[in-house]
Amino acid sequence: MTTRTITIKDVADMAGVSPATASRVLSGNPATSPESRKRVIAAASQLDFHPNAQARALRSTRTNVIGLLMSDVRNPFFADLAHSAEQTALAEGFVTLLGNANENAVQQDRYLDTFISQRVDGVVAAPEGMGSSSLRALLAREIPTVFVDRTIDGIDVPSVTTDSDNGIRQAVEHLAQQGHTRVGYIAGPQATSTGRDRLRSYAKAAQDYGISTDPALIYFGDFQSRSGSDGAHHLLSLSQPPTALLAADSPMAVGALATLNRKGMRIGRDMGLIAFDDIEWFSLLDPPLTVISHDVEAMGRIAVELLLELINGGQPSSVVLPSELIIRASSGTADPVVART
Amino acid sequence: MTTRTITIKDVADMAGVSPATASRVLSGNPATSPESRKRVIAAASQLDFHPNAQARALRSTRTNVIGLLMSDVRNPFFADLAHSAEQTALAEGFVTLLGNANENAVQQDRYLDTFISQRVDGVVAAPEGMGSSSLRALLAREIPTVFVDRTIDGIDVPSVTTDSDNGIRQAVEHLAQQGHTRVGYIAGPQATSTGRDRLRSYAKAAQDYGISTDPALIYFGDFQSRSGSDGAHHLLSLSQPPTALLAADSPMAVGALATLNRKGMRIGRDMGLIAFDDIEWFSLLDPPLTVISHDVEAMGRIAVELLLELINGGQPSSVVLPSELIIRASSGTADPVVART
DNA sequence: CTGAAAGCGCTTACAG
DNA sequence: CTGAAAGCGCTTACAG
Repeated sequence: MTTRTITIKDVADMAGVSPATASRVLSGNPATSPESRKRVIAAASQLDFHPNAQARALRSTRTNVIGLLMSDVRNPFFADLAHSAEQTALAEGFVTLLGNANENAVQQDRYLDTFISQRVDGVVAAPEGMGSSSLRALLAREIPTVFVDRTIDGIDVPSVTTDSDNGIRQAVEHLAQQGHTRVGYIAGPQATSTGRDRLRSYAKAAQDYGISTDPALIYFGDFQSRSGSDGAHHLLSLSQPPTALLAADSPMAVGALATLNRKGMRIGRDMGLIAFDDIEWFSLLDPPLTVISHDVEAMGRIAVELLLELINGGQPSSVVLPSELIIRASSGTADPVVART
Repeated sequence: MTTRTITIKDVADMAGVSPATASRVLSGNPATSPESRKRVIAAASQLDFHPNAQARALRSTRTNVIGLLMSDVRNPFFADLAHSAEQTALAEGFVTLLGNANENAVQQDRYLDTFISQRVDGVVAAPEGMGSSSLRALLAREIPTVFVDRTIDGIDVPSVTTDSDNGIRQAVEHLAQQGHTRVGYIAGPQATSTGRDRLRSYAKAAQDYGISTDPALIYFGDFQSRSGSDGAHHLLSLSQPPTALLAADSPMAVGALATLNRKGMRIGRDMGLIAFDDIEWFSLLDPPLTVISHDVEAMGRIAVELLLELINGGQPSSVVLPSELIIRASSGTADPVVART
């Protein structure tokens, strides 16, 4: 280090005050004289002083950093969620340490351990699994934590989630009305609450609306696009293939779409397709994709708002956001002749 | 804080050694006896000790954190870039502090100042503008910095960029071969190097291949999708509208696509469309989108590799990655009868 | 191989 | 309103 780094002592010296007074001015403590304030601020500006966040955090046990654990930043849903959370946090004076679990339990724990070591003021997490030791370590340290999108059974922290049930029910009803009786469901991983909830909702709605509950019609994916194309491939190879597909998230829907295209199937005519998650460009596909939509912007924003309440000693309640079906052309009837039985 | 936090002193006490020895064991210093190692590791594990990263950083002037400044995480190109950089960093033992400038100079500076205060070990940035005071402060402190995707004229740091020229040239040649003579170019912001470079390449290639250089055919967007739809709308309203559009990034291409769809234009027949950036699902559109492709995974990985070299005292050279045209159906001829003149 | 001691750069009771 | 002093939790020459 050739250029010695500027410390608060340099600022204090130049301003002709003690480090204590300089510290008070710079942290907005009102117990300062206008004269001191003027000189300290001038000195800090002239020296281009950037306070050492490590030293500040070490002493004050506040870092103004929140940890944001996302399961897969390349999934546009989580990219949007991260964006919404990050912008909300920034507006409130917090910077965001982003951990990308990459749908991988080991990486998730790696980042949670990092959050603990970095002494973040709080964590917003879209967790997977059943509560690893890293997650328990986080909670044992009473680090304020909010779950977003996903939860973990038996771990009682505030959360912001989507009520998938309504949207999925509408989707199944819609498919039934279109005359479908065999629907392929590409499920999310059962190690996630959303994977489990959406499958449960689907299974129940299928039964209620007279859609086949043949277990062969359920394919278990991992929320990533590759498993969507594998799933579509598998389902179409069944001896009694489905006439429509419902994918539990958008990357798997994209994967399924790629398979259908490769096979030369006409979406909405040869094969219906509905995706969970509304992504901007899904409406630009030809045909536009029918989706189950939920409000990702609100989800990210509210998660950070709950976290700030928690950090400030409050006891916020969990929030559940609605989901709803948006019907577009991809779910057109497979065979309009087949009436509901 | 009810539960007192565990420190290295607790670990040392339980292991029956000094904090110095505990520290040596935990940081892998070889000057330790097997006996000490065994007992310190056991104690740390039993107490679930997570070293305070602030304290460690304050003393050792290493944080093992790198700052990653992206211009817009919702842009899939940058989401992929962030993912690639983050995974590479993680494998090398660094965690990533993600700053999202949101294509906004003020937010960019906010994050750069944060990186300085957090004393990150290095920065990977996709910068915009001409070199703000925050950016200069970063460099004045000799914080290792690498530019990725974009650069700033007159600021000499290693970078990983794409040579847009070749891909754009191929795209223009292809459009000319298809008989197009009036092409609408939706440019990126001229405050970014990529916005400027791509426009320059386009203008030169248009001239070389006999495509109109009418300035009315250039629309200046901001790399976000809204400006793409505005741009398409504007260009189609010209008294002599273009027969094809070339968008300088993928969100603007998505925006243009939305406008074309709304107007009921058939892509690839009524209007050609080419996008800079290859996004997974662009090939799933109907018709699939012709794109100028470059290697985002390599870009993120190499950027972090260069940064690590820099952090370790090396003097890495900048890397320029190639771009190339991938022809799909969206750039089909506007009017196949028109021969090249 | 080990420990005592100093110090990284701040903030915060404490006393005035 | 201000300053001297202590201390946050580590690491690292230094001496042995």
